[in-house]
Amino acid sequence: MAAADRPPTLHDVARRAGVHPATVSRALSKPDMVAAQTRSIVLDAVAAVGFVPNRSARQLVSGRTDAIGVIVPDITNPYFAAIVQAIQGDARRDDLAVLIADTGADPDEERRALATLSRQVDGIVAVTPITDLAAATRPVVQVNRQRRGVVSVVVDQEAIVVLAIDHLAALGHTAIAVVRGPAAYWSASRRDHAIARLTASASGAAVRIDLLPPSAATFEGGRAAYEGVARSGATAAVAFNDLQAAGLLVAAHEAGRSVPDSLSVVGSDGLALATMTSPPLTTVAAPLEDLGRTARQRLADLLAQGPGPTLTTLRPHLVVRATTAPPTRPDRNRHAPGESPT
Amino acid sequence: MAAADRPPTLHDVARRAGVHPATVSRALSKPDMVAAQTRSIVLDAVAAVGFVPNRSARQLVSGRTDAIGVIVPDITNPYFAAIVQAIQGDARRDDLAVLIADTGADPDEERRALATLSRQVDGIVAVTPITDLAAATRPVVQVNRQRRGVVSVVVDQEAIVVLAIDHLAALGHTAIAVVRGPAAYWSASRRDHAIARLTASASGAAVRIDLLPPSAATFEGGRAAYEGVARSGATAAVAFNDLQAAGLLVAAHEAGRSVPDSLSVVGSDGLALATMTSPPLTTVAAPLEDLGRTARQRLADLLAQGPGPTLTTLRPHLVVRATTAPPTRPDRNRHAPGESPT
DNA sequence: GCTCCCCCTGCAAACGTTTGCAGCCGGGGC
DNA sequence: GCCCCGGCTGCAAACGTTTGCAGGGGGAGC
Repeated sequence: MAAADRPPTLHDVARRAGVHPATVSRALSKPDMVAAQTRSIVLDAVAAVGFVPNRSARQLVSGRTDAIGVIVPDITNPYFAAIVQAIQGDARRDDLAVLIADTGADPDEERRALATLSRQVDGIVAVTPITDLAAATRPVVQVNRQRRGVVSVVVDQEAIVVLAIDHLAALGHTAIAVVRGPAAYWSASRRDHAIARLTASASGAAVRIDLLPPSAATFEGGRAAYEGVARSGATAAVAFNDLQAAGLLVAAHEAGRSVPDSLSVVGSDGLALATMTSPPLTTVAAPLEDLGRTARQRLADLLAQGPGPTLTTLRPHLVVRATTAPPTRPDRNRHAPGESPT
Repeated sequence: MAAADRPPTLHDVARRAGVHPATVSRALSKPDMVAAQTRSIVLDAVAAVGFVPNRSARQLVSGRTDAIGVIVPDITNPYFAAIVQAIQGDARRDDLAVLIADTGADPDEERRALATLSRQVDGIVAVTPITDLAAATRPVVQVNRQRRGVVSVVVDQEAIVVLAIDHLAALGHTAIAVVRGPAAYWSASRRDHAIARLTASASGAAVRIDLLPPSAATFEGGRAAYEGVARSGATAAVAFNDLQAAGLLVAAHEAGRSVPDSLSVVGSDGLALATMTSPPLTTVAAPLEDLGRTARQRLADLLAQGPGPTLTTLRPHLVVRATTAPPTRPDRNRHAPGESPT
């Protein structure tokens, strides 16, 4: 048969199957509305002509787009990239298109992205710590930020600090410096609270925690934060994330302070980067893939059934590598270069 | 006026402006087909009711989607993420949606993505070293792979090796190990050729180049490659990319070989990672943002005017940091170099 | 002053689905 | 044996644009 020049339509299939186009449509999208026999005839015809529904036409009448949008502040940051990857993988499996918007963490841009995407997708997952959701006209699930009325998927920030502090305490550290994240971050404020609670508790009383001023959640931020760590006299530091931790590591190295012998460092996020530092970074890994998949799932639920449980909290886990060790006495002879570690 | 519950359509605007819907359509998409006065009336009405064209309807009749697709093997790799970011930024400016597909470097998945995206976008940029473009039914521009018949944007692989080797040679190195990338990569084979050419040339004759077997373009790949570097007796190594270089760095450290004193290392890509290694990595930076923007531009040209110039080659540049220095001679009497390299 | 043309605008037909409605047919209850 | 009901399928009206075609009006050329 001479195949038409244009892609086959519902009508082509219908003609071949000897049914009405509407029946073809139903056989595909509401299978149990059509008799089994008819359905199989239709399906054969669909396969025979290689029919694939036209998305625009479907969208136009149904209003659905079969697409979701993802908003991130910086796709170049592996933390966000990993989440996007997970969302994308699952979405592809369901034949959902994924539109992406990188906002550079600019609030205006975020608003614009929210508005633009709203008109092109069924729903949006916003993976960004600071968002004004007002511009959205579609369901949104937010990752790593909790707010009343919006369904969100977050990682347990309290668990992060507990995991880090407990690990350090178990090693024998009694003076721990915590470098804080940018004040605007939801996660940063949660951690501050967690620390406050911890300090007040019995187990927390055993260690002295020095809360350092907020530093950028970047390599440079960590580098700059080292001075505060040094000044605090702590034998261990917990960074806001792995990037910061990496910065801390090189700053310590440059200052001639060896890790983990003279200073223990624990990061947070569990990026690939953490395996590449030297020494490899002990870190509290966030369940990045799970975060993405869950967010995607919550969005699907939200679209299908309307608002459901509004908060999902995922647990991080500790990955012990080589930047943490029992403290050594803070004696003054830190000038001794000594042999190479290991 | 009571705004309708649904978003305003062309008809709403037309009614308000006292013209025919077709005129509104033209005023928006082909402005010079309508009289200036009419146009301004229409535009006022558009603004007044807050009209935004319905993309599905537009798509359905025009066939255009105002979207482009981007295919990457691994969005988690900052190299690809940076390119995506650049594409996305420019596209957003032109009100183009960006669909993303992460294939995990799986050829089947690539084919599938190509086919799926083809039905949802106007054109595709494929940022992946190994692609079978047959499944695409839309214009494609390919990044970092050159092939007859497809318009591609690449970075000058020969320049990369020349930049690296020349830098090392200028420092005084005469034995250089270069660790190769995976054989399937276009860029890897281009570099092999470039090295062959270089070796044959006059300037290349001054240095001995040890071509190491292909290693994965990863941190682990680099780490594993160190043994070969050591065995080669070279005083400098050039890695296939920054990830490899980072691996090389820690392997060298673990082997007790200091960088750059005893071994110089140069990477390639210019990722943020390169600033975080210790010491900070000297690397040949690829113009990542430019790569993305150019690819996007070529795609736009391709869509607007059909096949144009088929190959665009972008130049990398050397970023000297702290992993390269003049060679020392461990077996001989060490002469202190009186001058510092520039 | 008339004609011819060119701008501009209106008209209506697509584009390919989905979906409410109605009709047909067969079976089961009485 | 009749009626009613329910399961399937056909019918046609949307959905909101774009665009070829035609027509009207005004200006310029003669």
